[in-house]
Amino acid sequence: MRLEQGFYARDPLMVAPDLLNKVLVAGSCRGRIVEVEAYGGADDPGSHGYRGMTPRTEVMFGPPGKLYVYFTYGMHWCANVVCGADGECAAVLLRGLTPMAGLDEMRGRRPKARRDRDLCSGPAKLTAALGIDGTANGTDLVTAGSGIELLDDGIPPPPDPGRSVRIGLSAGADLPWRWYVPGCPDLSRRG
DNA sequence: ACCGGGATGTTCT
DNA sequence: GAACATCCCGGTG
Repeated sequence: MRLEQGFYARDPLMVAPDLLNKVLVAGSCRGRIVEVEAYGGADDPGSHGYRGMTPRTEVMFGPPGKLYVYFTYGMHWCANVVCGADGECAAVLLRGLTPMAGLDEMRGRRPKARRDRDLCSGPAKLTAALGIDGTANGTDLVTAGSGIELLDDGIPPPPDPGRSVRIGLSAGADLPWRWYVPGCPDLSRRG
């Protein structure tokens, strides 16, 4: 079943570990979430919203349950789930998926991926594999028919998830706000 | 396995 | 003008 508004309307540090083992659906592709990172607002120097709202981060400050997609390094898209209260800056970055369905389509969009574990094992890999780009920014995940959904298929989050500092940051690099499924082959890094 | 560098362009100072 | 929530390739050990 689709996740409801209440799931997202919480602190990102609570939402992030709860997203592990949930299912991301985009078109005919599906993947199980195995790695995430939490991002906050004025309290988090690693967040895009640290210095207040800008045109880019507007969605991050809006109502929970939407997708925040941003462009980085001149060529990559990354996708976040907006959470917290409306008006608050909070989101969870999706960093790794285990491919479940639509693998041929994913391979077509990521021709350089040698193995299936290379398809979605990184924040920009998974958006490429699932065909998510800037046009998906602001997509409502709670309402049906948007093309992108988050489902609970009955598999709970791991009882003892892996936890570490976030990856690729300079500011806010010390905060342990990354969670992952231990030992999963579809992580952006071994863990 | 690990490390270093290039690609590529938007965003904000 | 610098930084960037990354990825890929080619070097070396």
